[in-house]
Amino acid sequence: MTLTNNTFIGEYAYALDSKGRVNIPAKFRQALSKDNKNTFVITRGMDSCVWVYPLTQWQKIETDLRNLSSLSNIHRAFVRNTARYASPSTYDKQGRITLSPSLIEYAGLEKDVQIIGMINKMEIWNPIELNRTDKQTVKIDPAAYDDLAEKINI
Amino acid sequence: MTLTNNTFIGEYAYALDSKGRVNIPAKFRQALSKDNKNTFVITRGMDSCVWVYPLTQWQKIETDLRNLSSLSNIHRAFVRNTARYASPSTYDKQGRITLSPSLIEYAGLEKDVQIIGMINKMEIWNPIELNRTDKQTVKIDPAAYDDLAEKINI
DNA sequence: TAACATTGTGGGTAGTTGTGGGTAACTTCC
DNA sequence: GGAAGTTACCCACAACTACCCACAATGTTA
Repeated sequence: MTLTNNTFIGEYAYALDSKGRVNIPAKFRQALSKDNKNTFVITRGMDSCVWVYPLTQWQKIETDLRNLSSLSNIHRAFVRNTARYASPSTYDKQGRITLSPSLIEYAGLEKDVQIIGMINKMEIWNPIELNRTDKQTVKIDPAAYDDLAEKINI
Repeated sequence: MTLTNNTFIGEYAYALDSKGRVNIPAKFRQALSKDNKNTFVITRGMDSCVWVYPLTQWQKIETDLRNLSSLSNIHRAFVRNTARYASPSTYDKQGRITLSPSLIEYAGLEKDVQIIGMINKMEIWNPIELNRTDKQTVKIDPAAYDDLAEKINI
């Protein structure tokens, strides 16, 4: 069963093997449109996790970045930080991508990892770290959170 | 007799089998429009129950989520919490969907389950839990009911 | 009331999916 | 130019899932 193109939902538990490979959930691979050429762009997430974009989605981001002027300090820093850690990765015949040691270290990944569908991308987490972030996040601003839920009419 | 498209009312008692499958009431299936492709998206409810959306209904939510930027802490958390527990499920030839062990645990489902039409989605409950929630809710705030009365001309 | 159709429940099986490891090609460094 | 290390591709297996068939219970029609 195929859902909306290039849209990812759900949560999956996988293992990082000794070569730094993780499986991309079969449902996510099926959701990919052809023009992604079995390729993702992986980079540092804003929380301590890895972000995995389908190629075409990443290209949209590149377009947006292109439009930011380097005259602005903030823009310059943002473009730099976004671009520098990103790298493309094509999945193998078994549906796995390889994560660089530097990314694995950044996200604090160990053997067990949790993969989360984030609509236009996916996140790879160390389950322990995810749990910790969860608890903190809820506290941040419950009112703003409820506000969102109401707007989106879940 | 066909009801309004994609609208669910009524209450049904079913059994969860050993493989985690539940029947979707025949009337609910008949109410589904074709573009749902016999597929639902199931996720955690706000009470301890499972929410079941018709595919097209869920896609509206996806569109809203897609417009939230991951640069905002709150938005990111909201997308994550909404998307991560959701998963698509196409019903089989007998009209059943499969619930994941994690969802079954979340809603505390056992053998007997209660399925309730909630207009734009349905809820799956453990009857005992449903009963308990019922009793608590009524007590909460009679004034809130008066408030609603103005919005809805029942 | 009998025959039939529909609906809900149970279980078997073939195909898919996740994981581990092997080998060949390529890169890098001496 | 050769050796060591790294990367990418391939094969194999075990676990799981989705699909299929069968049957019982209920409802419907003649």
